Amino acid sequence: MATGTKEQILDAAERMFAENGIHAVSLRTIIAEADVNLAAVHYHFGSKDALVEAVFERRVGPVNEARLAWLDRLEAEWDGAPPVEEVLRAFVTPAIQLAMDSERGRTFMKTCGRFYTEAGDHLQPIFDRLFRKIIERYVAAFRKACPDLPAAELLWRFHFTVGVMVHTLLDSEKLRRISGGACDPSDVEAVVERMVNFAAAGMKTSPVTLKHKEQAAVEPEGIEVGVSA
Amino acid sequence: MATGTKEQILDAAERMFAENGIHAVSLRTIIAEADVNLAAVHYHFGSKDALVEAVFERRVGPVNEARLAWLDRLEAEWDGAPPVEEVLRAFVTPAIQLAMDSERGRTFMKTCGRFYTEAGDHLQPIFDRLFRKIIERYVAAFRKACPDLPAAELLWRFHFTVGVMVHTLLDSEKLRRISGGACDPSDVEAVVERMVNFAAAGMKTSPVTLKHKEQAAVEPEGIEVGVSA
DNA sequence: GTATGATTAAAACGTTCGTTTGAATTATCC
DNA sequence: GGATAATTCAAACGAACGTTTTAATCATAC
Repeated sequence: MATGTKEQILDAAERMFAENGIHAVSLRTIIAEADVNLAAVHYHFGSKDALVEAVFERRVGPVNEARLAWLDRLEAEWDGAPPVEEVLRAFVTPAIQLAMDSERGRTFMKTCGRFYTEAGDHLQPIFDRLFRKIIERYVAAFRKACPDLPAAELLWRFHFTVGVMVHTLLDSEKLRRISGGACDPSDVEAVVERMVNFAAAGMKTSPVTLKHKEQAAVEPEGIEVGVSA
Repeated sequence: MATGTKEQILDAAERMFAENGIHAVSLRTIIAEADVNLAAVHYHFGSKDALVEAVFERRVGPVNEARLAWLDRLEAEWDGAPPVEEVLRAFVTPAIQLAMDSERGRTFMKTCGRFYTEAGDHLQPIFDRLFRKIIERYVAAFRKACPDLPAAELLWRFHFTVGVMVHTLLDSEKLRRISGGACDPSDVEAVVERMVNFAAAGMKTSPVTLKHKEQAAVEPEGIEVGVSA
């Protein structure tokens, strides 16, 4: 740690964002924690917003690259169509590993949650850029793993799965408290297996028949995974 | 609407919090939106923090009361042990209904997410007070519905279910965008049924046996997620 | 050793924040 | 209608914010 001013600022910002939220943390708090000068922030990053982006990208980039690489390996091994459990594992593990393995990662995941809810419009394009490919690839993989699922249903279930993961990343310490220690969020492998087990069951269950519309109105080809602009 | 100054402030604050986050919204923004005087906030609530609490409690209280009443009804009807699907429906529907039914509710759910991630320590006791009974009652109900599940496993799955719900409440508009309109988050009944279907499958699946070796078919080749110094 | 560019330091900039004040206004009751 | 309380108003408070500026320091080349 403390290799350079820039990293010190990133580390301190990550820590403070996680603890108190983005808008609640001032640059002065960060530079005090990082033990650097105030102007160094603007010298190295340009603005507070740019610093926020940098904190975000530093961790999310590698996680998503790991996800894609893992999916590559899977598709090579399973002849292009790995089963749901494997796809889920590939999707979930890199994030959980980052979240749980190190103290650093754990605090970052809280920060990640801050971004998700606190981030104004200016972070949305960055979010899209970082996740667009992930969504495309994984939706496609899930589609191959669950070929009988209507397209909309599959997207909903992917959505649910993301919810399971995000909530686990953000708030599992609360579960430890509630369970009186019986549930241990720091056991990465166990958490991953539980999540994969849970989500895979949800993915594979037969869809409910909805008396509503929306059902047949969906064409598998009409799904555009892409995002704004 | 606009019955009194107090409600005007609550409404405006709820709206602005949802759009921009709690810390990012100033009292002056709120009072401009509410078309009241700045001092009215402190006159009616005492401080900004107190206003935040008031915004939160106004909506969460009724939702949780509805949850408890619903569970009462269920247990009366099913002789004390309603099936998982019913318990899930009782847990999920009140929140989803509030979230999706009215424009007001939709914006509040975003605010609710802000609380969840933005709220500092001072909101934690309120959170606990409002949700303690809910957690107790519903965990007990799930335990009766899934008697063969180990206690920790059940808590994990409840945790996952909350994740499914929270994420659906908070971020389903993104799903609409990604799906190109194929997924419609405003169809309350359909969303509820999909969620119940998904979560029930996860709840009912047989637990994995965790053997800490030889588990994954594909072992990650030491993915580096950029944390370790 | 000194010149040059990169980095850090200290101080101040103007703005906006949450909060307070005291008077003006409005509602309520006798 | 006048007294009394409740509410609203405009104005200002000090503090903290992000940012900028200017000078000092450091590293590294010649």
